[in-house]
Amino acid sequence: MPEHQPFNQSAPGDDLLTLDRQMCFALYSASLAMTKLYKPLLSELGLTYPQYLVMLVLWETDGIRVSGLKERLFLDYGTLTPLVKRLEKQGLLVRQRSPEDERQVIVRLTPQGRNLQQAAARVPERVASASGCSLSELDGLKTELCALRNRLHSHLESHLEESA
Amino acid sequence: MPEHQPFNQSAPGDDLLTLDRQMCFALYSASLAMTKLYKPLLSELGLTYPQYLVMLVLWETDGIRVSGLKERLFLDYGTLTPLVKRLEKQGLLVRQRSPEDERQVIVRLTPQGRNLQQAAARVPERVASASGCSLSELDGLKTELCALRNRLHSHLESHLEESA
DNA sequence: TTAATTTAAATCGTGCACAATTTAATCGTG
DNA sequence: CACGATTAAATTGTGCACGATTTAAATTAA
Repeated sequence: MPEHQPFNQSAPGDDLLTLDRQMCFALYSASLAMTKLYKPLLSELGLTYPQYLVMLVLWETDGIRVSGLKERLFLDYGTLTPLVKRLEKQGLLVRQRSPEDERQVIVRLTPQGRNLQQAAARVPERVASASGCSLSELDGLKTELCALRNRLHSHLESHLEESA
Repeated sequence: MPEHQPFNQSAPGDDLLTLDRQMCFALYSASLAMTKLYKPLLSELGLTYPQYLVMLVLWETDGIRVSGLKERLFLDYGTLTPLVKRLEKQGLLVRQRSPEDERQVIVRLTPQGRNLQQAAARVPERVASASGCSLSELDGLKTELCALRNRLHSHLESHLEESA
């Protein structure tokens, strides 16, 4: 009897505890589906989706530090270090310690890494058409998602003093 | 044409190729941030986020097959098989082959698995308050994201005839 | 100027995601 | 019945994500 549970004392919360009521699941499943959409396009470039994000940052800001990628992409060193090493092995970038501060690692595009931008230029339009959304639809959703992410991020940052 | 880039032949696509213009990155980073928000709440229950999703399905539909989880969660066997085995090892469910069709695996909650629903009942409200969004905001976003995911999904399904 | 602290990055271990392959049960046709 | 085809699930291998720990360089304070 999944329907009508009148005056069931344990029910008021249960209602909210279904898969299709979860915003988080919509977000999660949409994100995975989007990554799948990118996969064949990016594999033509020899990139995975997170690698593509790193390349996007580098095409905008070459010579950035790993901590810069961390800030920009909201990923941590445990994710970025091996990822960047794989891109280095592919010859798209080089990693070099900063001479001023040997703790820092500077990431620089190689000529191949820079050239790849031309090949990547058509990815956004191909994705937009495949996603069946108008650009303005995508843009509106993007704005809302960034706002959500930023709120979550500041909440997460303000709540990491549990270790004190 | 927000920037006016006059007659630069290689430029028309470049503009779109920046991180902050990518809806996909907003989606991806928001999804990761949301998972981080859930993490401490779910670890009180001994669950990871994908495990929580499986439990949500089971609380709605106990005795479902692994293929049912696959359909419902848009995940494949390579993800689900080990995940469900971990939940079994925790004693939250049991896996048993269907007597009618030995290929199928039926997943059933144990009493512990069913009891966990009470403890999980407060998760949605705690997440909503931590995310700093009104319920209607979240619900609107949820609807848009589901629509996007469904469009992506049908697109992906209609394009897997590449192997033919 | 050492000693304590902080910081940037790397390392390690666990758990997803998913493509590709494999295994085993069922079905369909002759 | 047989036997090729289909199907459900498992397995394998690669690449994220991320918490926790470690390493080593730089900063600060004593």
